[in-house]
Amino acid sequence: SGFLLTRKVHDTARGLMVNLWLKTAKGAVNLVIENEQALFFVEVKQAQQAKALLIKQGKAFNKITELELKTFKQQQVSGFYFTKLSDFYAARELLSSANIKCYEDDIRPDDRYLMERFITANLVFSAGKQQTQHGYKQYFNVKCKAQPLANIHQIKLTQVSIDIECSMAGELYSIAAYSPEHNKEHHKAQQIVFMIGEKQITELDYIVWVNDEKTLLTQFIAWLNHFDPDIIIGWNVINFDMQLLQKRCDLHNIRFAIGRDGKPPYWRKNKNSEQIFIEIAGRVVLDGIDLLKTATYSFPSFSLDNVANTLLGIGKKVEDVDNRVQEITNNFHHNKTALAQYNLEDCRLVALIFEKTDLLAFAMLRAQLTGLAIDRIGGSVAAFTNLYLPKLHRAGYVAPNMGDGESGLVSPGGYVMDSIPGLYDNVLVLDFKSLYPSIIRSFNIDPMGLIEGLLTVENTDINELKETVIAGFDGAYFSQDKHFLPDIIRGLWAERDKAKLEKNAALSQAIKIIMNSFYGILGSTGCRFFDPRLSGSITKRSHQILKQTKAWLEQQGLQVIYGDTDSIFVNIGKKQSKPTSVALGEKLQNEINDYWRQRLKDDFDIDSELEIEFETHFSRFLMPTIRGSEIGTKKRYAGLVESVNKQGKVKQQLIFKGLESVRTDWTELAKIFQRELYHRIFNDLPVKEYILDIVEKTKAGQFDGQLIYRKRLRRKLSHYVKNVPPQVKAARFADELNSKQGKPLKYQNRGWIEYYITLNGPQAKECLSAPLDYQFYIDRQLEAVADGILPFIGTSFNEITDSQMGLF
DNA sequence: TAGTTACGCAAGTAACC
DNA sequence: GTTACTTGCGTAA
Repeated sequence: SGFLLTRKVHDTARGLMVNLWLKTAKGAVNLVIENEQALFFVEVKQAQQAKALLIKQGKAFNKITELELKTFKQQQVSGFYFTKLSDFYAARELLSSANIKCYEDDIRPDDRYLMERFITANLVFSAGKQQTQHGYKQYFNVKCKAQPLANIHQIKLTQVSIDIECSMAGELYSIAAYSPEHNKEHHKAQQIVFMIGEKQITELDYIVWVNDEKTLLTQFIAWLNHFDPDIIIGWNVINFDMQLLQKRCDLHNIRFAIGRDGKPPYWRKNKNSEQIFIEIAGRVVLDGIDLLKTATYSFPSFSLDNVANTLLGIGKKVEDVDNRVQEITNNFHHNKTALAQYNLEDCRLVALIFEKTDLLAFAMLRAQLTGLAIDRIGGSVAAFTNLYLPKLHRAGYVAPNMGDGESGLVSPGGYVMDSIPGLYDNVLVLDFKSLYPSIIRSFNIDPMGLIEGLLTVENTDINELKETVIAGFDGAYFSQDKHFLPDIIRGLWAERDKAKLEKNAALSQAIKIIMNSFYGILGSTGCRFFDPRLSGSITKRSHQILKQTKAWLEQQGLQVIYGDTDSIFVNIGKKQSKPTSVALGEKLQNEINDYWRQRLKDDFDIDSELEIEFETHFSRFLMPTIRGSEIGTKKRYAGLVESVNKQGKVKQQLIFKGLESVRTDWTELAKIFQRELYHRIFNDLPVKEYILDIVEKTKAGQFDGQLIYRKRLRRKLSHYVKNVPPQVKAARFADELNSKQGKPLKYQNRGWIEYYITLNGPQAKECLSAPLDYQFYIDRQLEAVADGILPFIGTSFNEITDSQMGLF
């Protein structure tokens, strides 16, 4: 048994071959599976025509067989089988050009092989014969089956972090590699730096001196193969490090042979994007940036410095990028040991980030739960397909194609209540836990369930409907007993509860992401199961639940001041203490859950799996108005949470949602100002002196370092034509200057810009020439923040600053 | 090598007086 | 100079 590292399918002289690399307890092995066939389905009524066409055009196929399978439109299908991938592709193209629909013709045979056996990542195999190739066991006539999650003894994957240093033109200086627990008994990390240059006397025992770039590459390749990692990690490692290594190998006519089969990587490029993929036999490259994003980490900047800083608290100097390249080149010529240390440190930081966030465990668990390749980015639709398709086949259906679903309808998103603005004392927040997945479970929302439900409605007496179907929205009915998605989610939910109990944060997080994505894909036209009646039956039901819960609370005499998608904010008034507030929150939680249990039993004859939870008690809470209006905002609020720690001391925590202090495009000054101002007002402290002080100091230039705007340039600089926002003005101005000075242009192809507002308009941070426009900052940053809250204590920014003016 | 919709705000631009 | 509308960005859920 083992963990699946890589998969591949290709044509051989003998036919289709599926090739799997596995990590077993005894090391890596290669599995060869032959005699598999590529397959798609055609409706029986078109099968003869399709067959004739293939024969006429001389397209090869193995066999065509009528099957006990039907489409969602109840049409029986024939299977078209091919022994070669190239035949499969040729037939697919010919038939689709003749308007003959081929079902499931986008499923690759290797993926199909695995999913039909319910194999995700862990499998058990038996083999007819074996041989040793390149030092590895290779097995033939292999048969695989899934290894149940419960039986898995987690296999340890060996991992190495790599990083390269090079000149502006891409000539390599050095390559570093770091592996955290290579030698666990001695607690010694494996570390090595290959450096071009004369041997130097140094205490650093990990530097290998080489004569030139060619030797650098061959030595690194030899080292990597000898170290033999399962996983290669890095920062932007595929797009940058691996790709440059490949290019330099090509230049020197060296085979970049780092695969376990002794072959170079296979590179693939996405047609529509810049995304590049690497396939190495038996090894997986994982990029830290991509993986953090998949695990829903979010940082204002994903630079290694910033992420290491935030996650590890490692205070690395964040320098200017221009200077950094210069410094590297400078060090290469004059201080190679410094360069080596720098090079290795970046490897180490990446390894530490992976360790701290449990990223490898996260990636492995995601693969185990979804059947996605471990290095796959995104892939929500594919994950759903992997889990759903084999079940669908066993129920007698083939899957629809993309675009088959009911279109024209649009389904709404979450329901956001109009808010009641104000500065409140005790506010309770109640939250439906995983609301959309719980609706899927309770109401049996399911693609096949919709088909079966509609069939039932056609053939059933109206009085018996309630026992057989559950009504959805837009004419949808869902079968009471024929469905898969509710059980898939129930299974994941149980795994998540278990993970939480075991305090396995990586697993719990992985499961949550997958569960939530299942609603998303049902409403995505990029999914073969897309149908707005599915997504609409989820969201429209959620509207009803939220509105009815609000009405219920109001019947109890409580005031609901806001709610968004799955949350409800209740104002319980000044008189409550902390303990009575909490008691009331818990009471409401239980009563609402009881209420829905009864309602769903009465109205639908189903068991409610909805679960509201008392989540937060705000002792102070601000619901602001829309700027310059009396209407309450949505998605913007702040509150104060008080908790008592072990020593019996009250700890205060300020929560901001959507407001300036959580936005990356507001200045540091505005954020600090907002936090302090809200802190004071929530604690009934005076604010006038504080505000005047900040204004004066801003004018006096004491906060110049906190007046920087940071904003993303989401498009190419030349694509801003309809209007020219400040960040674009600053970028164009800066690049004109760069061009005049013969420096490389920085802002042409998306990215970030930091800029100030000066008396001469916006200017990028690095080419600031005009004086700062302090009045602008006071009006647009300080006043805007202050007037979000001051009206609620009966004053305003102007009133406070004008009173000061009057003194002179 | 396709998860979703809802929302607020600053600043720019066009149309108008 | 004012106002209505659009664009671009970042965010909540």
